[in-house]
Amino acid sequence: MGVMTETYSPAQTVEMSGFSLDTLRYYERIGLIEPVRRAAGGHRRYSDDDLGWLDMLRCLRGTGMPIAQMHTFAELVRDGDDTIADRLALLEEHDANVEAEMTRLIELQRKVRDKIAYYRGALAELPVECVRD
Amino acid sequence: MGVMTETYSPAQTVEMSGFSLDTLRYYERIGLIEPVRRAAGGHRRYSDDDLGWLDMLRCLRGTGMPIAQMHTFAELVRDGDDTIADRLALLEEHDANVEAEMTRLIELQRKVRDKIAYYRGALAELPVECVRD
DNA sequence: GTGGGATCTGGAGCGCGCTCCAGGTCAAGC
DNA sequence: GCTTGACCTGGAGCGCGCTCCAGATCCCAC
Repeated sequence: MGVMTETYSPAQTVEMSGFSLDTLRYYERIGLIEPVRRAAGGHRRYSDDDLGWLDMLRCLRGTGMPIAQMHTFAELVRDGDDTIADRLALLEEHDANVEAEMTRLIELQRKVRDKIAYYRGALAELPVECVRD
Repeated sequence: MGVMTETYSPAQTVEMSGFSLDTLRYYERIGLIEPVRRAAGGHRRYSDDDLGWLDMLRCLRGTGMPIAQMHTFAELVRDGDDTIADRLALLEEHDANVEAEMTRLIELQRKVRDKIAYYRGALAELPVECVRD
């Protein structure tokens, strides 16, 4: 009795991965995902491995990695274990980019909040003529 | 002797605002910036006020506000002082969005770093066969 | 007054990342 | 068997935010 590997329909995969059906097919088309196993009739059956990889893509995409770079990463994964150092380097660089982006965001958010504070002040100062009754 | 208000050429404004020349003109075209004062020959002369507004746009745009919403904000500004509460509300909502975005980023960055840690481990475990000399 | 760089205008084009569509096939319930 | 809905493929379309281009004008230095 071999271990039965779970498989998932496209609809289930949409549900579980958070990607749209079109995006799943798109990613497969452009080679971000290896060709997905098919059931007899040609319908896709995603594996747990596929789901894991999709989760990886979600992390990378969700942190702003461009598709071209995800593609590079996918190729490294495909090329086997002796690309691990390269993958690590790529992820570390990405992590640095994310960090920089967050720093930038924090900086600008601070300025937005200054503006908010300014408007709060302005609002407190001039309601003299606003309420009439 | 009236106070001479400074004005800036397009090139200077590019330099100071961080927006490209094309973007400056684009923003003006779509109404994100009020029509900029012109010198005799038709060349733009940006004012300190313009610069201030551009800085505002840079904050909003840089924190991911869509142009449509910046447009809404610009209209509120144009409509005068009794829109201050609305502007405040808009900025506060935006601030909340930025906050949510940062939370999302932090969460995903954590996962990316987990992957990095995983690869570091993998790298430490299998270099047995890698170095041969 | 002439050359060369900055600027002007209106409009077309582009890069990214999907998203949608048409026209057909597959699969499960009645 | 038939219906209905999920799924298939290849390719076109789109929304956003710029970016580029052509052809003309302006302005400053020499």
